[in-house]
Amino acid sequence: MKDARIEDIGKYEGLEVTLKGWLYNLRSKGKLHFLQVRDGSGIIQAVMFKPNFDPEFFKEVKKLPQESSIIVTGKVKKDKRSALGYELDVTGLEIIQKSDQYPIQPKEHSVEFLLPRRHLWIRSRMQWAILRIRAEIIRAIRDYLDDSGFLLVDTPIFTPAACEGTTTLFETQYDSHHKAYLTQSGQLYNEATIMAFGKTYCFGPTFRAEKSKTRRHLREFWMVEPEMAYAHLEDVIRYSEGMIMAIVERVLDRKKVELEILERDVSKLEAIQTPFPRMSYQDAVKILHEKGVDFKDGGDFGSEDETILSSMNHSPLVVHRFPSAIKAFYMEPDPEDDTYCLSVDFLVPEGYGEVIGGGERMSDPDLLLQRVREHNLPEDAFQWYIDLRRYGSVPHGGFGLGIERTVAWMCGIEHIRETIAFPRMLYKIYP
RNA sequence: UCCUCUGUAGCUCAAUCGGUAGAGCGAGUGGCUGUUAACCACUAGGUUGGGGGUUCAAGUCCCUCCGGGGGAGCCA
Repeated sequence: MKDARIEDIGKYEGLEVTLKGWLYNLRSKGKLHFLQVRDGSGIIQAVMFKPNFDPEFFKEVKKLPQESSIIVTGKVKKDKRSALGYELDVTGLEIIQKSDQYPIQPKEHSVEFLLPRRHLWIRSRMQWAILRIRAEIIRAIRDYLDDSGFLLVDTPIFTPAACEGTTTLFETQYDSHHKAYLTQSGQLYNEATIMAFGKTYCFGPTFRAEKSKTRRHLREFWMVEPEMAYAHLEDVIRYSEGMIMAIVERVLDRKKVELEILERDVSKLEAIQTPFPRMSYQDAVKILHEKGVDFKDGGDFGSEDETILSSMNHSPLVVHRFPSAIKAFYMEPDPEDDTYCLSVDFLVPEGYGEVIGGGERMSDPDLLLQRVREHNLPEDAFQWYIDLRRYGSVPHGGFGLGIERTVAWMCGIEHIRETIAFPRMLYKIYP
């Protein structure tokens, strides 16, 4: 008898296998029990026929609560009536534990009810599908970068000072002499590692202590941040585009079952193609004004502006050369007009907003020092960063992609809180 | 901090003009050989978020506090 996983149950057609899992749902019809069994890799229907079992035991199974842990043995049969294509003709069933009455039913629940039960909620079909797509997206990103010659170099979570000074940071007491702040970005460190390795990326959690309470914000979220030496804005855009395409293609190719569970309109994803449409910040402002949007030139786009711009195309929209005033201090000025900088945002369709932000970094030490002072940043803390421009400075750039927003977009779900196993949100930290 | 919606059974929701609190799911008991959120019958389940007010009468109207959702601000 073979231990099998539901994921590749097709390989065992006609054979008797053992599945170790949990009872997802149970329907009973007189002499038949239909058990929906999940094992983490999928859900299969297991059928018990009364004459094959001890009558007392058969009765006991009918009363098994949802999520009871069970080990099921049976013969794998092809069956057109099953969504999976196969079902299990049960020959043996071992009850490992009878669950207590399980709070989450296979039906609609409110977020208020589900969020405090996130540790159980992740067992549900849709959550299972989302988190599997997330894992595939992460694999696609790492494969893409590894295959393109980027080296993974991890950057610290504890940082001595604000990466960019302005945003709200989570403060911790690091030791008796120092406070430390949870990182908002590994980028500044990436700028050091590229000078050692050429092309690098960091991949990890980042923290923002803003009081944002929207469907696009989490307090703890994951970012992948590639950075390249000897690179210009055009290289940044090219790799960003390549990475998004790699993600889209991989998910469409390997996550069909999950997309179907989520009822994702895949035609929206299939329509994405390179090159992505591009426009400068100034052109974007013109378009907003033509559409009658009350937008102040020089300001940052609000979520509604982003939605208007990004829904003009199937593919993500590349907006470049934002005003220096609304971007980070380290952005390289546009040689054509230094009120703008060589920055870029990727706005994805369907209202998911900015998924990538990046640009070319400043390479001149004097100008960088000037910017640090203009922004009232602690000069001492940035000494090492300025050093990078003193010892063999080169044009360089990179970008950051937010994992959760990307997952939400791929899955077509409303809120990014479902794209991570245990979301950290304002006023919510349980479980 | 502001705007807006919302709070009724374990869960998801209903309750007309202010007139005795209702259904489905879940739970319990029984039935059924192909169910797909199975179905059928019966049973239990309520301080309508808390406090105050108006009224003969409040789930419903008013005030207030608390909780929750969405958004704005904020957010490379």
